[in-house]
Amino acid sequence: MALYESDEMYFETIFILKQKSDSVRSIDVGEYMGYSKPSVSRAVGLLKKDGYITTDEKGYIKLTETGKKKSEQIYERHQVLTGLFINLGVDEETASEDACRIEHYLSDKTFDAIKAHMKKYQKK
Amino acid sequence: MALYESDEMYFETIFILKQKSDSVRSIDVGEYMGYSKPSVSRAVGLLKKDGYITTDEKGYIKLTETGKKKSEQIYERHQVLTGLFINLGVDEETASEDACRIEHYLSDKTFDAIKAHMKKYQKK
DNA sequence: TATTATAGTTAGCTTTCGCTAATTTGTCAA
DNA sequence: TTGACAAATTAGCGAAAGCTAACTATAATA
Repeated sequence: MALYESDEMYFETIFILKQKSDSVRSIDVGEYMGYSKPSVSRAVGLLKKDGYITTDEKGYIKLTETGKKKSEQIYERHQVLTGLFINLGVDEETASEDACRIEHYLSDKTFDAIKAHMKKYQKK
Repeated sequence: MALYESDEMYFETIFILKQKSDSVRSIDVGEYMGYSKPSVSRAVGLLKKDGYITTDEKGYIKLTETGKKKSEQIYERHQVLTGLFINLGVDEETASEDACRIEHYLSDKTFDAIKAHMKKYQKK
C-alpha cells in the first residue's frame, strides 16, 4: 500500500525522534512538525489503522515490523538525497530540507541511480 | 506570488505545448495532462485571474510577460533536473518525469547548486 | 436550415490534510 | 480529595484540486 506524502513525513519524523530517544508520543511529533494535536492524532490513527505503528497505554509510539522497514526506506532516501546535495555544495540544513521535500516524489529508478552514484563517488 | 504545485504543472504544460504549436487551448492542456475539462477550466481561470495568461475570443491561451518569465523559470528547472538525472544514468523518460514531480519543491539554493554543477561538467 | 460535434463553464461531490474549539483522560501536587 | 495541567480525541470547518453530470455556445456538416 502506497503512502501519502503526509504519511511519509509523519513516518520520517517518528523515525528521527526515535533515534534521539525511544520515547516518542504524538505530542512530540506535533511539536517537531509544527502541527496541531488533532492533526497528529488523525495521522497517527491512520498509520495505526494501516499497521505501521502501535501505541501503548501511555501513548508511546512503537513501529511495527512493516513500519520499521518503511521508515528505514524513507530515511535512506532522505540520507542519500541529502548527501547528493551536500556533494553539490549545498549547506547541510538546506540539503536536508530539500531532501525532505522531494524524497516522496522520486521514482525508484532515479533514486537507485543516485544511490549508485553516491556509492561510487563517496566511498570513504 | 508563489504558485501552487498544480499551477506550475499547468504552466509547464502550456509552455511545452506552445513550443510545439502556438495554438494551445484548454482542451489541449487537459488532454496532455489527462485531466477533465472542468479541472482545466478552473486552473486556467486561476492563472488568468493571477495575470499569468490571457485567452482570446477563440479560447487560445497566451502567456503574459509575467507568465512567460515564470514558465521559462519552471522549464529551466525541468531541463536542468532532467539533465542531472540523465547524467546519473536514468533514461530520458524517467528523468523527465521525475524532474516534473520534484521541480516544484527544490529550494533556489539547491537548484542553483545543481545548475552550477551541470554547467561545469556538461559544457559541450 | 437543422443537426451534431467540440470546447468551455457551472454546479456540486469527494478526498486529503491542515485548523480551532471543546471534551475526555490521566497524573501530580496543594 | 480536589484542582490543575498535559496529552489525546472528537466534532466540525476550510482550502486545494481532482471528478461527473449537465448546460451553453460556437462551428461544421448533412
